[in-house]
Amino acid sequence: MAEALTSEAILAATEEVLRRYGPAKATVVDVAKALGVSHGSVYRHFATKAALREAVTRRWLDAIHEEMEKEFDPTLSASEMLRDWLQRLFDKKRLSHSEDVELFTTFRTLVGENNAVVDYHLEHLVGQVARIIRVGVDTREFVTDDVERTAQAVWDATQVFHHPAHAQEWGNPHIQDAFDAVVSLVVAGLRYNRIPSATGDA
Amino acid sequence: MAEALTSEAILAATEEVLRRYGPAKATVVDVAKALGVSHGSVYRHFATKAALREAVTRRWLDAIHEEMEKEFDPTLSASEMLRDWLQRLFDKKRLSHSEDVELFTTFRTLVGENNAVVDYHLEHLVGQVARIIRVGVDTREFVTDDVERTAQAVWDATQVFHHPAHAQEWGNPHIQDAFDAVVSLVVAGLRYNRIPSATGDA
DNA sequence: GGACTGACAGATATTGAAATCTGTCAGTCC
DNA sequence: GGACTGACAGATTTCAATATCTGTCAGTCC
Repeated sequence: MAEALTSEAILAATEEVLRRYGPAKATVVDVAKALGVSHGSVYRHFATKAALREAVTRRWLDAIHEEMEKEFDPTLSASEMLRDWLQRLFDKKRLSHSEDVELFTTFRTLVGENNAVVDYHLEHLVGQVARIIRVGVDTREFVTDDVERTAQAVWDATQVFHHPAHAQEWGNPHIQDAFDAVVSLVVAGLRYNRIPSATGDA
Repeated sequence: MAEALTSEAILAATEEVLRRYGPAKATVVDVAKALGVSHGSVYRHFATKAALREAVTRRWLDAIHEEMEKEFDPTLSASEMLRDWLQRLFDKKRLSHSEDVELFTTFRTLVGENNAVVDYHLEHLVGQVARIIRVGVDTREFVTDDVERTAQAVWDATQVFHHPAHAQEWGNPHIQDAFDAVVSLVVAGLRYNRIPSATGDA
């Protein structure tokens, strides 16, 4: 009966099971049950439970990347673009934390495990920040002698608003105000920011 | 025999027990045993185990406050003062994380519980940042229309370097470089930072 | 013959009975 | 008479037996 079991179907079912039971309770057997197959079949597509969990997370993160990219508005100034980008990322994280608690918890667990998927996610996002900063440098709006390093600094300075460890603070009613204050400070810094490079500069 | 049992002696013993067994294993009975008294006596000085744990943490945090204040160098410019202050705080946190793992874990637990002692700690430290910023504003080195709010923003932007949730990242060899980059960005921001106030401004 | 099953070994999680801990307080001791 | 003890009730933790889960693979079934 029915079509062959695909990796995609397994991922969708896993996401559903994760949402229902949470990362601590969700088992491979549950996923197989949801699909009406034996759990051995799942192992035909994913070598280990960890690999499966990782694939789900990657799918989820890829969706975020795509949205972040898609919603880019190139008519804005670099400052506005950066502020908008950070705001959108913050909104997305906040939303998925309140709406998708279980998946978010899975994600947090993976961050804690210092997983490769997370590294890739971070690199990708910091890369997007770098792109915006490069625009700002080109238009003389921002000053910096090391775009990559500055992008990382912007990322680090805004950790409270996207690192899952701070998720509980996102419910605070003053959080948007704190966000605005930090972003303003950072954007002001980009307007004249000569970070002495790690190896020293002339 | 010997002197009467003092709160101070109990706190010292508790700290020792916490260091030896860690917050998960340390019991009030252990503390009493270390002091050679019955655990009922400990309850004469501290109403609950939580109150005892809180008092130890407060003692520990007070020591940090005092040191931070003591090492203040008033001959520096505001930028240098801020950079120095943040660096000293970071060094202290990093050190106590690597040397005093058990106490640090207790502290992290309390932060997670969103305890009042922690609020007091944060307010105190953000207050010190505000003081430095005020110096900068007075000397025309910094520009801001809301010192308190900006101090909080500086604090939030440097969370990665003092929030215990990020402690595992402090072992990374590039962390000092990341710290320098963020602090430079923040200090640059303070030189010309007009945060639109929450209620809007002209 | 390739997708799938299901029984299996070892690893991990659950459970409930026993042990320990927290917090109280009547009573001891200087 | 005030600092301290120690036995106690209820809450929490530990531990070991039991159940479930992960990952493998020989075998079934279109």
